[in-house]
Amino acid sequence: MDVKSILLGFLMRGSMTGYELKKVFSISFSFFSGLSYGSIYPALKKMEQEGFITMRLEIQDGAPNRKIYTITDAGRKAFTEALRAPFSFERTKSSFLTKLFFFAYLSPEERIAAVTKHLESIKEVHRELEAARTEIEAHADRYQYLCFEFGLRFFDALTRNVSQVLRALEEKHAEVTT
Amino acid sequence: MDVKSILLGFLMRGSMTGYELKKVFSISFSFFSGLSYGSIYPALKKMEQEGFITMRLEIQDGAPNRKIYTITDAGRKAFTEALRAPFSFERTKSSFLTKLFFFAYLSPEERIAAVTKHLESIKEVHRELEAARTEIEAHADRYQYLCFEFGLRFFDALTRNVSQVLRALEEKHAEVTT
DNA sequence: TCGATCATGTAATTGGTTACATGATTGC
DNA sequence: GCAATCATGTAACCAATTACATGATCGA
Repeated sequence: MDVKSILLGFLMRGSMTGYELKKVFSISFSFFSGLSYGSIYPALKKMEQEGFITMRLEIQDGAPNRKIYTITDAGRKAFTEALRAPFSFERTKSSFLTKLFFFAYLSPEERIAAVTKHLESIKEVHRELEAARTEIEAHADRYQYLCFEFGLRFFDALTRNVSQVLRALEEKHAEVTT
Repeated sequence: MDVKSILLGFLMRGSMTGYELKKVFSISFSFFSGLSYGSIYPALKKMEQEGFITMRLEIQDGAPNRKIYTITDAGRKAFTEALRAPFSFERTKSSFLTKLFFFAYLSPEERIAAVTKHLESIKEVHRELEAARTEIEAHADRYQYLCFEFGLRFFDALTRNVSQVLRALEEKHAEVTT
């Protein structure tokens, strides 16, 4: 699903500004995606032209004006169509795997350091996700909670997998240095 | 690592044409990446201008001419620098997770069908990877073999993870329909 | 007073993909 | 005769990031 469909998905629940959409997106998708204003605002503008959303300008006193976007029937239709569209499995471009592929060109120490660092950053994202638990439990619906659990298990598995690579590298290293 | 660094990585082993690079890339990276001529040829041309590779035109009789690219010292340096550069953990944009997030807008049957289909495509990629085993065992170095094993374990874990989502959906569905 | 939060947007650039264009040879 | 393999490339397009640009208010 593309940015537009995701934005429509959030607008299914209620009207929002671009700024607010960025926020809910960050909270909900932080651990597996990201979105910047540079793609949100142009997407909203275009969807308004296409008739998927309507805009109401709210003049605020002492604060910047806000553009509140509301989904239309055409927008709802476009969203559910996107949701029902078959999605092909996308191959994950992993810079970790790409580097591992060329590890022969690094020294044993560099190899171990690189994998250890990668492992740390995976654990860090795992911790971040775990830290969001209460927030998620309070606001997520059943399926969004399944996403959260999926994420936790995904990072658990990834940690185990990368650890195994690390162990293999350490074994080899020990073999050579002893 | 970007396309250029990957191409340089392959050229570290020996000189090749763009066509051959596409082939070795597809064999080695198929399960987690992809690369098209539309990015290979312009990248080679640019790297030649930058002095990372040199080109020798081979005139062939009865076959199209080939441009054989060879890595230079500057290219080797650029490659090892890219390999040593710290790489941040990239959040995997998963269209499966994105859809799951909005599953409330699908019917129970549609949810189960979508996840079942996704599970099938993961298993398919797993089979493809397993099918490449003999090819990989014959040509891969130690680290490339670790990539292969990482891939197998990754898809195993993914299969288990998505299966768990499916079971959760089926339980709920059974609860309602019985 | 300084940084965060609210709030919107554009321009330049990146890093690709897909489709198009060409054309000979080899094997079924 | 037709598909696949060899071999190179361009043009149009797409989706998104990053940096730039603006500016008020609020709390520590």
